[in-house]
Amino acid sequence: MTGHITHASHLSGNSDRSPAVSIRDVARAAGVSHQTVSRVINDSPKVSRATREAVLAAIDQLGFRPNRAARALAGGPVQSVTVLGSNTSLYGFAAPLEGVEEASRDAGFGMGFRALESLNPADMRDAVERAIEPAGALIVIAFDQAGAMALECVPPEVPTVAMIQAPSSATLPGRPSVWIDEFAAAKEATEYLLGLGHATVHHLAIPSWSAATRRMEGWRAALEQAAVRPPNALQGGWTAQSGYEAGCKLAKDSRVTAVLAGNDEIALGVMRAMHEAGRRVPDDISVVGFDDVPYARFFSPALTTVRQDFKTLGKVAFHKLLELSHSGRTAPTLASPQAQLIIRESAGPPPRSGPRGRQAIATPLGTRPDTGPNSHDEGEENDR
Amino acid sequence: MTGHITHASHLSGNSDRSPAVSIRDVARAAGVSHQTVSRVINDSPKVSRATREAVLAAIDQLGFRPNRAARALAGGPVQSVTVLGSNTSLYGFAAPLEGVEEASRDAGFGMGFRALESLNPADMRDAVERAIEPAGALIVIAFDQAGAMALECVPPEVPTVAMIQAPSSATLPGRPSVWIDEFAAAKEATEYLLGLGHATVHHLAIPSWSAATRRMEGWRAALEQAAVRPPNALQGGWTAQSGYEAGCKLAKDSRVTAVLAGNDEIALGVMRAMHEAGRRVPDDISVVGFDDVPYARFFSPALTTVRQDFKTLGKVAFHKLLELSHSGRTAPTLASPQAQLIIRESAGPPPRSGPRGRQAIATPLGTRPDTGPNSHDEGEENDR
DNA sequence: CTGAAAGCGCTTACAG
DNA sequence: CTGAAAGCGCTTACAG
Repeated sequence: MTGHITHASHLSGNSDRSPAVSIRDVARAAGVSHQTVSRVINDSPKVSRATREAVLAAIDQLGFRPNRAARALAGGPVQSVTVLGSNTSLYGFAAPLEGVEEASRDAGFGMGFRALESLNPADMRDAVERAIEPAGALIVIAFDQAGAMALECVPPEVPTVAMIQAPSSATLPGRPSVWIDEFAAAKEATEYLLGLGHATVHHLAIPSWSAATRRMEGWRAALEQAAVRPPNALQGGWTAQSGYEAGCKLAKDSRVTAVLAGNDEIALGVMRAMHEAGRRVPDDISVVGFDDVPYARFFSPALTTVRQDFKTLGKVAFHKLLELSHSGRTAPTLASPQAQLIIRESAGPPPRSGPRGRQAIATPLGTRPDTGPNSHDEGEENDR
Repeated sequence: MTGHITHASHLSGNSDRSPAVSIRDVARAAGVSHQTVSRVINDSPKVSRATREAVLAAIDQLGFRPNRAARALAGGPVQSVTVLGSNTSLYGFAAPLEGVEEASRDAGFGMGFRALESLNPADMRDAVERAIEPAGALIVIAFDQAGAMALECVPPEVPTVAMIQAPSSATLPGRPSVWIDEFAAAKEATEYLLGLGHATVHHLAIPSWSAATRRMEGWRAALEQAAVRPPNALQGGWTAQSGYEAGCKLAKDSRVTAVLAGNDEIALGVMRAMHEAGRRVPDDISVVGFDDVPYARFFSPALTTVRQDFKTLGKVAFHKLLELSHSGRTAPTLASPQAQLIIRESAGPPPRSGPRGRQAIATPLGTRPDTGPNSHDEGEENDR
């Protein structure tokens, strides 16, 4: 009646039709009991090769697909994850999500998503519970405070992997976690700027509730190694707006000639602020971003930035989760692909520190020159 | 019993503990049968006010939350959607997703996401089936070909709402669908450009497998109304890269002085191409985008563009789905919030058609001047 | 308006 | 290695 949508039928290119084929149909077709079918689809070792193959054949022929709800209800293995995160439109949040989606799809898992909107503890707990219920497993994007808070609300017995900002020093997280350690890349980017002749490099940090981010440490390390006293890092938000606001302040200080932005959107905001203030990038001021969003190379000037492979991070997180649910436990933490400095156009020598034109500069170790849109990317440019 | 050292762990500010409270627990607490509890949580009218309230109280006190898997198995109403789409990083795809997420959360629905990666028919059918299985209902982002193909694979009995490109002419879709009709805004944007003095306006279209998009029709209508013969619209992809490639061609033709890009990323690519070709925006060439991505106002020049409220579109899609599952059927189609021209800096008079400085121009009806980052947005700038 | 029954499709012990 | 049993938490008819 009415209302609800008990769907039935539809189905597959192959043979059958309607009401969906169940484990019992397969059993009948294969001449075994439905328990045996269950064993086969759960990779139980206690099935003879012969029966297994017969069952597999029947499954294939009938187009059987196990019912996730039933499996979950009966206490079967986790078959889906929900990703919990406070943002979807920021590249640094969307790209990992893509990675999780892809990996989960490959593994036959369902993937849900739930946004974190409130920092209120009660709401947070509620959001977490609602996220756990349908999936049984969680991946939380804990780059920001909301994510970190959510993580704390997750009961210990729920299989959970966190994506976090690289932990500074020895503060390893209690939960299985994955991250990209941008210490080296931040250091390299800063060294690159210093190598260009800048007296110092200012840092516009992304939000962090811990003392410092690894990228901040890398930045600081490079400065200290060069015997320059690190200026105060500016704390802001994640967005271009935030970078713009900070940039407006920075623009007034003629001593700042180089800024390492916490991400590409912030870098864009800074460049805009500089533009408005009449300071040219890179002639008057150099700007380096973080992330390498797909459109960063199309800025004018094309953005020099630290590429981070967030998609892979997402995949790693998922595989970590898989491991966690199979072997019960997993190494507590794990570092992911390295970040990588991509040199384009937004950084150059400081004003009147040398000739105006492009000057040859030693490319720092491990960097990869890439001068804008012409040089096609190696990767899959998801451009349909 | 013996040591109850079950220490705190998660869970609700309220009372209970562990193994999850079931419908039967609630029934016991309320002194009714579990069926009655079921009726209450399903808003059955056949429950007396008194019992309903007793049950509700018990639910509240125990912190009961119905088990989605069990409900689904037992043939209860749909409680989750999965969104099917080919992309996550494009704003035009990510923003609607956000809208769906929010609306589904408010409605107590779960939300899954599944990406479309292959255009191969068999893969497509498979992807659709996998998406249907766990949720029972679908929202497909059918702005592109992949989405459109997926839509065709969905069995008719599955509650489904499509987000589509505004259908041109009378080709209304067979499925319940939602869209943003950018005809008027595209026409307005084109008129704006024409009003600035451009002899014609070139259009760089987003991909479309139907004859023409509504925005293309709007563009064409404006030209025809001004008695100028529409140039061929250039067909490309969705990305900045694609805009860049087209822009490189356009840059060589000195007759093109104004281009209406299919989206903001394309516009960015075009601007980059012009920059490389030594053509200044907006002095030598005007560029107008589509979408108003959050960072468009931070470009230099800030991008004049047509804002589309994709998030609302997502919400509308979800509510449409809700309606579909409640009242069985729904109006076959529905148009969403209007698109709106946002005037910033990337368009101006054509070269030597007038004075070089800013000239006063009559603001077209319904437009909203917005000169870059300084003017804060009215909306919620999800900037934590 | 409210119980007792039966079953959704699966899985985990338990006997062979 | 393979069945028969019991049950996961809910819902939909079916009797009161």
